[in-house]
Amino acid sequence: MATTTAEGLVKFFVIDDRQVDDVPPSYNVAPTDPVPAVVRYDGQMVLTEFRWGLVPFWAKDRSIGARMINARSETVTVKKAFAESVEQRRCLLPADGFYEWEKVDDGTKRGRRLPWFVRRTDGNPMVYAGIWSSWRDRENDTRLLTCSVLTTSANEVLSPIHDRMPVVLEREQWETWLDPQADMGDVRELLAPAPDDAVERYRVSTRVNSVANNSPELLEPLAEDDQDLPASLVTTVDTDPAEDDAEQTSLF
DNA sequence: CCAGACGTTGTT
DNA sequence: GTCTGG
DNA sequence: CCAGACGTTGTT
DNA sequence: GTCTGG
Repeated sequence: MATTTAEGLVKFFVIDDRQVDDVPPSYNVAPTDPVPAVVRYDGQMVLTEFRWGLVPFWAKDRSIGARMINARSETVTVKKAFAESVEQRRCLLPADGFYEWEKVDDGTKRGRRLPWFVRRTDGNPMVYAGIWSSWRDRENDTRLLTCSVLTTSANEVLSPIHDRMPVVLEREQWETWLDPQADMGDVRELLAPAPDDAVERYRVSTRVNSVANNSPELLEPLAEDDQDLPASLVTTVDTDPAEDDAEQTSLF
């Protein structure tokens, strides 16, 4: 998953003492990396930063977090590791989009892993439904704030390559998701696959397969000749210069 | 998520 | 195959 | 009662 | 901390 927050989104946030450009962009976010997050604090939306991979408060050490990167929305309220967070500590996790790997059978054990980039069709950043937790590090008596992305079944855009996708919240849903007083029935209704026309995908280079690579070039569409897949599956990418400018200014 | 590593005591 | 590190 | 898990994705 | 399995 790639992350970086866009100006268009930040306008709607009240920023705490953290400056927007204190959160460095990442084009290849790995588990345990810091990610920007929005929580409700004093009734307002506040931009902060969490470590990706939820560490429950009862964990003996932080190592469990590297694998608690997602929480299934279908079961999140009944899983001990997540139940308290989804009821009391919901957050928004903004990003330009995410990578998803398509497994292609090439006769080897692992198979070929072909990465796609998925983003919104309307040019806005994606805002995932997230949950967070605060874990006390006994070694130095500090707090480690961590988060997970809720997942749901894939929509028609994703299902050819993967059966799951993150829960993408629309602007009118943010407030309910963040409201700790919200009715849990209303909250759970938000946990649905994104509408098919809200997202698009295009192939990117397998350079993204290594987290050592992390630069804006990772977001560049693979040339159609290199896509190695039927054209019918490939989103046509608008290379209009104005679009490029828009993407540039959206990053911080 | 992917890439890369994966192993030590005592030799039954 | 599974775990760890990034 | 205590011990052990507490998670997802994908299972090439 | 709390739940499940034994």
